[in-house]
Amino acid sequence: MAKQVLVTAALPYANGSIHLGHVLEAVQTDVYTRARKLAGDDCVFIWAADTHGTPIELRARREGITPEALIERAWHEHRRDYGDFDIGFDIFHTTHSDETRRHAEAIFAAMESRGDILSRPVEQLYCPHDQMFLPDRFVKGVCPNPKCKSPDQYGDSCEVCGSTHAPTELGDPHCSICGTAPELRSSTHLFVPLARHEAFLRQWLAPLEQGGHTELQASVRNYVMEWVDGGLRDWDISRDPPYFGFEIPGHPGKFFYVWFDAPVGYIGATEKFCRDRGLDFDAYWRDPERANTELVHVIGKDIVYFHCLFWPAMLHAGGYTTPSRVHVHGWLTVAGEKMSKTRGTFVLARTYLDHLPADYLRYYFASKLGGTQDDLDLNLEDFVSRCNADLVKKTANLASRSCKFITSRLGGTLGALGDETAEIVAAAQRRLEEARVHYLAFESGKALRCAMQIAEDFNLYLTEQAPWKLGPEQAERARQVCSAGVYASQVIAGILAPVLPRWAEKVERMLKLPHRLDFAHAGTPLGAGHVIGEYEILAEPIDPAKVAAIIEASKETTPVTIADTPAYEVEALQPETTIDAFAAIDLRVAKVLACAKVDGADKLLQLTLDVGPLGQRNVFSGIAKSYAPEQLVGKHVVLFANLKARKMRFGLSEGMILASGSTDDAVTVLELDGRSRPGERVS
RNA sequence: GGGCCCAUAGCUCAGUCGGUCAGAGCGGCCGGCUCAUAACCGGCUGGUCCCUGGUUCGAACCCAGGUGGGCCUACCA
Repeated sequence: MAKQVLVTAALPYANGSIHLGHVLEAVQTDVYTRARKLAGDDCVFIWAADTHGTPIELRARREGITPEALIERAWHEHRRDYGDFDIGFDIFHTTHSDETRRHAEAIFAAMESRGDILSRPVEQLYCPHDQMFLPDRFVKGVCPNPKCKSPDQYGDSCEVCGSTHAPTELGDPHCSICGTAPELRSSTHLFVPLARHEAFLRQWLAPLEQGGHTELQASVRNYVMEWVDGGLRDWDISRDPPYFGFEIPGHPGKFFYVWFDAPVGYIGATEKFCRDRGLDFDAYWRDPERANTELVHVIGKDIVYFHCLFWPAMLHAGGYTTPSRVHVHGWLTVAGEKMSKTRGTFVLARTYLDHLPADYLRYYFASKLGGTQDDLDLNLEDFVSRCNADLVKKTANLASRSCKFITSRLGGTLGALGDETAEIVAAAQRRLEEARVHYLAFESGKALRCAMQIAEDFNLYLTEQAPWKLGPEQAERARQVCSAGVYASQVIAGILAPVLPRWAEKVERMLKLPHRLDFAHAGTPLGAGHVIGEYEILAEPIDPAKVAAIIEASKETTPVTIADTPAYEVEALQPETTIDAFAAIDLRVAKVLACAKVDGADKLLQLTLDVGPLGQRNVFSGIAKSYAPEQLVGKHVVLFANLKARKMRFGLSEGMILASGSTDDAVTVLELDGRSRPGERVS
């Protein structure tokens, strides 16, 4: 008996909107699931929102709403956006559910009863004002690297010099929420000694050919084995309040770390799904030998660690079904780079949908997805040309020319396929089968190439046979030729179906197919005498202006980073004035040639500035509390150049550089980028 | 600092076991066609297979070292 298949995608975090990177994973999972369904498998796509943890807690606090209200809002938004991308999940549940709580507790209880839970104190920074322990990312301070000393760096690593450190090493640490200096406090935490599961994990991770039971990409297996071979460390699974999550039974005041209960959301969502549909939950998740069930997780490369070590160990300990396959994909880049809000390449799912139909992006992603965890680039020109070439010029047009010829000139009735088509028909059927195999290996790019090859064969056939040149006496021959084009469009739609379900539905409708376009039926020709319906537009060319509009809209919408009400005060605005007042002030680009501390002065830096054709200037600036001298060397700054020179105790200051900041230790110097030229006027 | 992964034509990517492996699609140029959504067909164009060295009769492929990029990590993995 065929196994029932349960597929999941990573659970989107309920703290913010989904972007095209989320869509990439959703599309990959959806295409795989649809392909399996169309291949006749009993397959479900189980999904949920990931709702716990400090970021949710803090965001809710900042917005002045409850975490429950926040995740409720995100749940609706996510379900709608994914739905509009035609993601065919069978359920979209939430980890903040009774089902998930019960299963998380059951796994914890099973681990605890086996002695798999240790407890010991942990020293951590605590904010007395916010009354909470601070995760690394919520502590900011001066980079402890003596060569760097950059201010305002996170507790785990420095974005300026790239070094990493513990939050306790930061100079002048402060809570990133309220600014208070944190103190070191001790708290008891619960740990899972992962090393006790090493034997199981080694077996679980073994390649199929070595008696393993799990399909993993070789690169992923290598990566995970590094951790196993390097010695598995204890995993801290508890957090202190305030923490939005589940309190740990028997450990009052301790909450499950979000990564403990998040994947349990897969189980909780399945239970809800089974109850709603009257299905047997145990058949899915209480099948440790995987006699009935195939469990497939699709994830991004950043969370391999959780899904290939902690998760199988948890499931094993709790007596649940363990994953049959973990498929890992890379990141989405846009225009060759990480998504960037300032470049407008941080595109929200909704922003895309405001301008273009989901199908194009689904096709583009699917056409570039393979079995590797390489990053995938959304190249905007390539996106337009690929969709237009493949979907419109090649494929939709083949259907259009074939169908319209038959409906407009030949009464809509198909003929038998000619003997001379035997070869390309057989090739089409072979490619349909190849595509099915590719889809089931997560190779949708190769699967779609099969469809394009069919289109190429039959477009050529039509051109060679030139039915439009045949006279009325050869109408039956023309009917035969065009029927081949109709047949090709049917098979192609069968291959496209997992990626473009709406396309497949249109073809089913307009060809009046007796069966669904699944892999079993898509290759069967309609017989002579079958009457087809009117052609429906399958795809229209993408207007590149729409793509530009998406980028433009992404530039506009994202900088609206939910403006927090500022907690500081600024000077009142000066009285209104005219441009003339500004013209009197001559601002110039200046490059910092040298910069040094001034002996005998706490606040002063002495800068030597290159003002291009205007020569060099010596300027004293009261920014020493905010800048190390070497931070400024080479930078292009703005110089108030016609300011009367001023004698100071340490020498003559020939101008003033522009900076913001009301206190000496919080000054930001205006910097221009390298395109500016020293000496040029700033206006 | 350590680990895993990636680098092939202007663009996006295939290249299995070392031996027709210098490929496809798109783009560009030239020509043909007109049923079809200015779509379709043919021909041509195009590469230091990231670099250096090694193994081999033979390397895009195996090994070593670089360079550039992605991800993870450095006592809450």
